[in-house]
Amino acid sequence: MILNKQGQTEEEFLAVYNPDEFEKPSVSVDVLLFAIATIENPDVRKLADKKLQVLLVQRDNHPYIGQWAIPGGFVGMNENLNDAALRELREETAVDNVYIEQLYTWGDLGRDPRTRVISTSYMALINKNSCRLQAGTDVVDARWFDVNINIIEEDEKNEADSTITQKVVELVLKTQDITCKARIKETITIINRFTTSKLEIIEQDNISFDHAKIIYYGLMRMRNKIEYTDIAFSLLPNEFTLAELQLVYEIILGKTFTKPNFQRKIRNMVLETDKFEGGAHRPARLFRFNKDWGK
Amino acid sequence: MILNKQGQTEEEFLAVYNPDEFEKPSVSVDVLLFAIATIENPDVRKLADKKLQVLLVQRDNHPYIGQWAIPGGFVGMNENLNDAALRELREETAVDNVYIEQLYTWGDLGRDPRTRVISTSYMALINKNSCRLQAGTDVVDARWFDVNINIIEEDEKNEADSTITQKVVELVLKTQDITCKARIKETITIINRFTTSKLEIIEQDNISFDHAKIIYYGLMRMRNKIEYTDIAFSLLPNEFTLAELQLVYEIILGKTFTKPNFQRKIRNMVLETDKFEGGAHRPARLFRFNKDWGK
DNA sequence: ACAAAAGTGTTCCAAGTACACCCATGG
DNA sequence: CCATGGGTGTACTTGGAACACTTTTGT
Repeated sequence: MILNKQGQTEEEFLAVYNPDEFEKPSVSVDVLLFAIATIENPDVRKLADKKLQVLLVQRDNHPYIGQWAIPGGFVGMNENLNDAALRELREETAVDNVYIEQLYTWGDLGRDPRTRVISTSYMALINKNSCRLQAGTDVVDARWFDVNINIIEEDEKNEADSTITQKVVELVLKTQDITCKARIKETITIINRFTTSKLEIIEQDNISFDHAKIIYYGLMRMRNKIEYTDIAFSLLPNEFTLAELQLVYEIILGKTFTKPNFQRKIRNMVLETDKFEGGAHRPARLFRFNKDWGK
Repeated sequence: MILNKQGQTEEEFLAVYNPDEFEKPSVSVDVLLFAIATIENPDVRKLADKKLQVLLVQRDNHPYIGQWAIPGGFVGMNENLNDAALRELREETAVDNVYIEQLYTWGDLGRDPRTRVISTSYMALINKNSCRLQAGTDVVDARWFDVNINIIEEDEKNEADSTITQKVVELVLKTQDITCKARIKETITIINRFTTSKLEIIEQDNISFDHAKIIYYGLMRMRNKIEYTDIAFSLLPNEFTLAELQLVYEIILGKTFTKPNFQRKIRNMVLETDKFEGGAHRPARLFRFNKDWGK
């Protein structure tokens, strides 16, 4: 039986431990929900287009009342943090299959005008066909917003042992009738051999809290991870054509590939099926994910 | 002036907002501090060896009294989360240069027997020569532990549309006279095209809370990031020989390279100096980090 | 027949891997 | 002079990038 400096056993210590001795911040989780929307082309002879979308909910109370926010809420005292994220996800959509990962924990002072809130953000990637929005279960209005990012300005200060890169990007989120906008400044500083990076919102419109930063951070994470993981497949149905897969890569990376190069890039990650999907032209072979691609 | 459903303006709402309506978890930060130790070889003709080390502190109160833990503490109500991590770092070491990044936020119930604690872990990489331990400023005893991981067991269940990989690893942390051990089970599940992974501690000795999991998670993050970032250089002084750099890569990745292949791998990341470091043999050229390697 | 999309082949270059080899130093 | 480590060259393979080309379909 080990005693502490106050001469208490562990049982005694725990019995008198007062968790409320110090003031505590509030803790919330936010779930960034991304999906790919398929936009059928009116001209049947042309291929359907795709867009990246994010799910936002409209705030029905102060602060930022009427503006749009990433779905989220406070963490219950008796639920795991990850479970809180899954709960938030299920409150928005009835999903059978999801990819979900923890993104980042945001803990700056003043990010919420109500009180000190530390918020852990998660990112979920879903296939829009295999899920439906929980229509009006809550009072909240949830909508899918098309995601666009434009680089506004890029600037680099290069000195002998430091490089400071600043980039201003504009994040534009749109539904048919609603637009949210934000300008975010990303600063990457290399001093000697140490790199640090920072995100700041320099202006925003119709989007709540620091959520523009979170969305941008999620987009960058996707962009990184699509290069060395299989997250792209979470955004597609079980079976897909190579053209669809290519579009997903192009949308997330914001660049285009040529067909042969792309197909060799992802060759090992897919398996042929003997099914075909007929368009107005030569039918495309359907492929499925090869879970053993890494071996 | 927008009113909410209760007819309040934003000012009115904020004035009556009660952050303590619901019980809140405690929030802490932990800072995993890694460094490379140089172990001079008694035989002057042989090269100095290197080891990866992690800094742990001895707990001086319940729970886990006397056992070892990652340095950390509760987040102040008036400090940013990142600042809290930097404060914890400075409480342990006087460092001029560090690489620090947020790792993960751990929020399972029961991870701390005192109360519900959600903990954000950071990972810092330092060069041991350019910092000194804050000797006895606090009552806490801090020590550098050699880090070793051994794979105990690896098992894969492969079915048509799922693969479950389970790996049991043993984490051994050692100083001259202290040893901490833990066995961790890592489960990676691929069902259809969705991957999830999970860490569990299956047994532990002399190491507190779920900290073994955090250390293992940090090691895996380093292993990933050393492949596509320049974090290795944070662990070395400004000028270093290629053999030193190679050892750092080998220690973190747990595998060896041949000299010519390694040198081509990192060719673009380093710049020659005209300095040499004389050993008992042909002097080795010193190199420095090339901050423009990515361009 | 032709537009639109599916799908293949060829060449070039960069990077990883596996070798074999020479150079410099001090004990 | 030789053990030990520093440093270089060559050949093979793999994966990405650029480009030109054939095939299949519905309208």
